[in-house]
Amino acid sequence: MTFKKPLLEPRKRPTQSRSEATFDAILEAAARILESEGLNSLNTNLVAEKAGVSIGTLYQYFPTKEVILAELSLRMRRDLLGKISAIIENRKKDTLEEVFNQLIKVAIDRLFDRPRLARVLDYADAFLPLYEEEAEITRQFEKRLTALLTAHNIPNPEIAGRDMNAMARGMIEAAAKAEEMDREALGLRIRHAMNGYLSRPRKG
Amino acid sequence: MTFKKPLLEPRKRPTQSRSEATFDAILEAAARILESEGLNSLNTNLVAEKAGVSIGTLYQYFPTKEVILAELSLRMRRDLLGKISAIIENRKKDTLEEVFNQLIKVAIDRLFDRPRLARVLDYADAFLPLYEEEAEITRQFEKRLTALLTAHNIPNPEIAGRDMNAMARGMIEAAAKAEEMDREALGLRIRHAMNGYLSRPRKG
Amino acid sequence: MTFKKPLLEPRKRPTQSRSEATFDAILEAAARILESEGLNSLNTNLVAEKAGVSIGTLYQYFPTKEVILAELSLRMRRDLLGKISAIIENRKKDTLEEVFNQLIKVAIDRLFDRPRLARVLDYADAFLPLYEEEAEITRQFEKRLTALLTAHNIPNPEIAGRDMNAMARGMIEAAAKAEEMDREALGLRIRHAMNGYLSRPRKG
Amino acid sequence: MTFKKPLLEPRKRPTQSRSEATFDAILEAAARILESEGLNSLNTNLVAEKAGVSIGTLYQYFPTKEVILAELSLRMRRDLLGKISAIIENRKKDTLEEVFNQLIKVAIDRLFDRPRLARVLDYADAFLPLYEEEAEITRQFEKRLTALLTAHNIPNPEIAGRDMNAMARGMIEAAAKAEEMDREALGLRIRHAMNGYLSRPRKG
DNA sequence: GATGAATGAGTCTTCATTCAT
DNA sequence: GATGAATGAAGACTCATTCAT
Repeated sequence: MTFKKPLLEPRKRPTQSRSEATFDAILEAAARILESEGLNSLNTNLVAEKAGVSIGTLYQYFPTKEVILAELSLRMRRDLLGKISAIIENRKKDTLEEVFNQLIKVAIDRLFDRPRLARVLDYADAFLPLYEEEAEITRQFEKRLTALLTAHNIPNPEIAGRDMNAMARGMIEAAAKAEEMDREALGLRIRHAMNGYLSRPRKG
Repeated sequence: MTFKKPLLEPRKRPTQSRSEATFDAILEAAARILESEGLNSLNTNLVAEKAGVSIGTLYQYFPTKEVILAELSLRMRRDLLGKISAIIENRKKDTLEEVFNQLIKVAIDRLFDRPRLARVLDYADAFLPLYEEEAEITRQFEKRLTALLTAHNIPNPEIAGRDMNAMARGMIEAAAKAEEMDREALGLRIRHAMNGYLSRPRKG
Repeated sequence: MTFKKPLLEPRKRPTQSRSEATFDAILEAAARILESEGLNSLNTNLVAEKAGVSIGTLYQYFPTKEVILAELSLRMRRDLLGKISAIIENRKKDTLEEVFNQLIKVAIDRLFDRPRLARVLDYADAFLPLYEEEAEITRQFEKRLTALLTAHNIPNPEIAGRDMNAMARGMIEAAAKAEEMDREALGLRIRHAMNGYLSRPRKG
Repeated sequence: MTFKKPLLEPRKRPTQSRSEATFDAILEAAARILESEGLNSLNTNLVAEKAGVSIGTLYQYFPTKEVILAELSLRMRRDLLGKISAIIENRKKDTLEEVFNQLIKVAIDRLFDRPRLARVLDYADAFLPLYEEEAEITRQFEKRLTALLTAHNIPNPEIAGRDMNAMARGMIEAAAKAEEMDREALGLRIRHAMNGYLSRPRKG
């Protein structure tokens, strides 16, 4: 009769350990479904079932199906940004190559960990309204990357950042899809591509 | 998204021009919906409506919803492969750089044309069973790319092909998403990345 | 994912006789449920079942449950206003008493016809957003009643109209609830109450 | 709205003042929800929240949701009957008009106090099984009204009582809905209607 | 061939109620 | 006694697909 507003947040964040286990179980169940079946097969009944909770319980924590996706996506990004921030902060004295070395390692590990999940969430983000915190995290990431490149005198740092991010992500995803195992070798190839990219003759 | 009868083909391929117009109208309507709303919002009733035909007519041409997607995906790939094949065939004498130059141009044009559509179909392909002809086209493409690289003495040509394809695709998509307009500049950046990649010190 | 706007109208009004029968069957089924079970028991599955159609069919015609209620309510009001308008128009030369005589007759007939239905819809109107056409019909009714009273020099015609309407309605409902059968006698009592009301000493 | 166990009573009547406060808080929260949102939006979780108690506590006092409604309804009726009984008892020597004067005043005050609440409870009573005590109170009220009218030689006293009750109630509700403020004027109009009603030529 | 009314399995979501802590 | 996490039956609504006209 009345319209609920789209809540951008879980209905309640768990405070006790029982709740927390339930909350996490729901997210993990959703993640597994996304990995094996994709977005289209994600339905709340299935999530609840795989999480071993009742459908009612699921809705105590998540007001809509989308919030589950948003929370999952948020966690992944938060996790990545945390690691990347740490690398950039701790390695300010290092050469750009060394910093990239680290960043690529982290990115490979993250995407190899659950490549299909990353892919689905990435797709979902494109068609779902981005939740504010998530958008913020994305902006932060871009800002830091730009700052890093600027500090190393890379021209057009925004575009360069975007390009290298896209490049790395594309190669990692393709490798993961092809079930390539050797992360070292992959990292090496990415670094070469990046070096080539960075050493390009400056436009004017 | 799961199949009842895995009919790999439209019920009938249009032979007369009136039919053909209907057939195409349905595909185009589906494409537009995918671009603006994404996979989740693609439904046959809406497609029929936007195509200006009745739902009954739609089902005369396409036995299931998935076949619409498959046909759309197939057309895109067939289109791209056709162009790429032509380039590779016609430029056998050219330097690798010149061939790549052309390939990148084609890829940029294709993806800039309907970037969201390309993205959605790509995602759909990952979770839908690939139709035989489509899988075949993909294999063909990979084979030709490998052959090209082999002919130019690139080591690990399969992997290199995959990497460069992924790299280019990632950069183009990111640029399209950011609504970058200058295709020339984008092509240049991709070429530099590729050159860097190819000039990497050989492993051993 | 996206929010549907509250449609104030049936999704489609029937044009062919098959549709019309379905449309009416749904409304009639809803009316019967409201009469026997009340608003709380009105659910779309039950309505569809009693109407002998599938749930899908119901939703082809009515986008939400509320629209069924609104349409029912609208029909009742439209029906009553039509009759009342005719009386007021055709009896302009008559005494007020004679006009009231007629109006009371119509009101009794309407409310005795389906008293519980009238009651439920009245209640629903109080808590549901009034649909524009319905609000308009109500305003029309009040306007005409006021005009009638004004033409007969009744002071405070708006208030008098409201009072007499409420009075009549209250008495008719109570009589219907008590299963009183003699409509003549009831009409007589209402007329006396109204005469008493109208013959009151004017304030000042 | 259907009953599992037709417990006609709250689980426990509060004896200590702390309990009583909780009991009352629950009822008051329910009343406020009924006023602002109507029957459909009354749900136990919301009641508990607005009452500032846990859902568990609510169920310690009220075994089902219906009992909350029943208790609320009962209180209102008990309250009114008490006042009306007192008037009838204390004014046995007065003229009928004077007694009515008082009764109307009380009725107006009651209904103007919380008109929407009165309306909702009235509606609920029509579709909920009447709890025995409440039915008894209603019978008592009718009996006393009939006795009063009989004592004053009004013919058909049951029907007359019903009519006048309905009339008054209808007018008061309509006035409350229209947010009429002047209770004196309203009372006067009701009295005139009643006088007209009572002074009607006797049938035969 | 085309139409569009009809179907019903499938999903999302709510809310009365229970019960372990 | 109080709490609030958990339950699951029930109800709103969608959409792929069929089939009578």
